[in-house]
Amino acid sequence: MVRPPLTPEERLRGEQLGSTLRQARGERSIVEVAAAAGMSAETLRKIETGRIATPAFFTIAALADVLGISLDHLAVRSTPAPT
Amino acid sequence: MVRPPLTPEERLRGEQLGSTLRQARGERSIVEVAAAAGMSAETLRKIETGRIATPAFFTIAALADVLGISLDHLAVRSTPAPT
DNA sequence: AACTATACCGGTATTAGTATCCGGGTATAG
DNA sequence: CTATACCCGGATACTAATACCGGTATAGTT
Repeated sequence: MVRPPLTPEERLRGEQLGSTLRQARGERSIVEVAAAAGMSAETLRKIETGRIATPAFFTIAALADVLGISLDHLAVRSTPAPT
Repeated sequence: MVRPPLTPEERLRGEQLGSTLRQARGERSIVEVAAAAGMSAETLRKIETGRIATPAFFTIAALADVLGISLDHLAVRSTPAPT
């Protein structure tokens, strides 16, 4: 194994992240937010549903900027099991 | 083209990010910080040198946690186009 | 000189992120 | 009934992220 597959914990973490992002989107449509963040609507949907479990840093940074939320806040909210 | 290659701007952004991370690492060794962040030393080195231009969000989050820096700070510092 | 620790680089292997295309479902307006 | 606008999911294509390996270089120690 050179690059190990994503663990169930990592997938859970991705779902948490997506859930928080969807909540932050609120009333706005996926297409609008995706366009504002410079990404395709399909990609944003996959991130929100957790099907993209480990998205790129700058992708999340652009989303956080559009949604007006903090990256640190996002990271904390996505950390599942501290101990 | 399904997934377009990284643009020169994206590569520059990655170099900025890596430079900031390296500066934050200070005296500590790559292997130590990489181990603390739960990643391989090779990956951390590539991130710091900019050869990994768009690292995963949680990878950077773990690094920022170990280094004691803010993700928002990192994102701002890596945004090149001020105008 | 030999050893150790650190960092850089190139290659290889595997999985994952991202984009485009396709069809389906629901709801609302006309 | 049609048209529009969302959201959802799968399939495909291509590139990138990550890990492991071996080689190289430099500096410090004994």
